[in-house]
Amino acid sequence: MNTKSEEDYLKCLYHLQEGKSAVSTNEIAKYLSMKASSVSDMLKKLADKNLVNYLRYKGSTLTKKGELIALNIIRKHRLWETFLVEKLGISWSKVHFIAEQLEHVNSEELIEKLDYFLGHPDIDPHGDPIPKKNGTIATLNQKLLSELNVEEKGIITGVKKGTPSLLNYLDKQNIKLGNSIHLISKIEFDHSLEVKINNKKITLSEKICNNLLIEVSYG
Amino acid sequence: MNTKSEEDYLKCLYHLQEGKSAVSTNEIAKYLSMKASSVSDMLKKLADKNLVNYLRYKGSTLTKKGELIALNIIRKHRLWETFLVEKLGISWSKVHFIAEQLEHVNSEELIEKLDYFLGHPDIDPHGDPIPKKNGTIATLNQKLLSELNVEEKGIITGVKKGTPSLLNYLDKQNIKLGNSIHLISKIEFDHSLEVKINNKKITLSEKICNNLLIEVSYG
DNA sequence: ATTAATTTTTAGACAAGGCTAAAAATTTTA
DNA sequence: TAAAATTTTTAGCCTTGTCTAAAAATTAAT
Repeated sequence: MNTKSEEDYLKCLYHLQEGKSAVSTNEIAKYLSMKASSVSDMLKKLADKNLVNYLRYKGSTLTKKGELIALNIIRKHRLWETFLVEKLGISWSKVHFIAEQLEHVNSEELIEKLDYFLGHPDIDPHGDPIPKKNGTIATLNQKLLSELNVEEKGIITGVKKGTPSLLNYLDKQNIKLGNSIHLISKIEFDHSLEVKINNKKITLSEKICNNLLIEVSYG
Repeated sequence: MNTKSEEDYLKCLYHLQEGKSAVSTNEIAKYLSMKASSVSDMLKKLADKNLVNYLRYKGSTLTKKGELIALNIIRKHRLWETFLVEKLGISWSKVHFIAEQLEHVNSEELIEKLDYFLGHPDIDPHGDPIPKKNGTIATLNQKLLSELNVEEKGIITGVKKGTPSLLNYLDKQNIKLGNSIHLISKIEFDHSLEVKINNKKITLSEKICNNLLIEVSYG
């Protein structure tokens, strides 16, 4: 088994390496709120364990083995978030912090039974796909709201980052995943957007639009 | 907040101090599979935090503050065990190990919502009372089966220690908490007991009888 | 293409929480 | 009640995972 700390690094690497060919030590340090020197040490350790490809001064990536572990932690995190929202009724703005702790609990039976109890969910409360036991993970077809063209329509299917203040704002506006959205016009001055959500007109700031993920409806 | 390690000591002290006026360093060491020297160190630390009354060479007890923390951890442990058995269908012989991890997850809202979700249970799957949020805990009126007199009747309400092999044996014999029991006779030679459980006759070894808790039916 | 700035690594320190070995206190035994 | 045995504590060491400061490598700028 790996320590909580090692698991945090692997998960971090998974999130940061998406798209990129390598992740810099500094990026990891920033993401985990640690010093680059600490990160450097840990990367060496993870490389020794064959979980990370680490080239001095050149950045790191997960090995296949490391990626599978990372995906398993993400699976646990997202299943727990689903449980906390769906079964316990905890706000989607608060579950991340709790799931950060629960994801390190080590019991395969627990996770498989939890998955069954939840009905094998594909998507967590923030719209992120839940990796399967074997490490496969769905890729969703979604765009940032800010990248939509005027008159395009779609469904709100996720948030880019589940910052509590964003989620609380969406709650207050009664905006939920699954709601339909229709881009009416772009305001040039401040890059805010006029949209219709569930047929109700509303203006969303640039920052909001940069964090809402939309599945565009074609045809 | 306290560390996982500190929490383990407090919980251990709670379990060991029952009845006694003080708990020796060695007892704690044995219970936690550690060396007495390590325990000595930690007791000093917990005494500094005002969680433990510690007198050099004279043993330790929990302070009121320490006891409340211990009870809270036990509350979490037993609520989680209830969840694992009742909702996820995990065997009562396996939940202790998992709950040992879950009990250290820190979120008051999580525990209160879990308690609500479970219907505010009073008793965990092994028959132990679940402390309330304020630290109160029920005292149950139960005796060891081995202490019953011939012809006494009652209900099986708990196990003294949830050792997996005991629990698996009970499963195999289809003996469950809540079953009625009637002591038919005592076998002098090996101290085993002939009993009727749910009106079916069965012989239970001395060791089993020393671990089954019975609520005796009077009148 | 050097120099300057930045990033990364190395070296050494520290706290937590274990351990072993030795010293001190207590308890048991004769 | 004095010696022996046991328990407990102290002292010092180790590992994990963090940090700071300094050195080394890379990248950017003039």
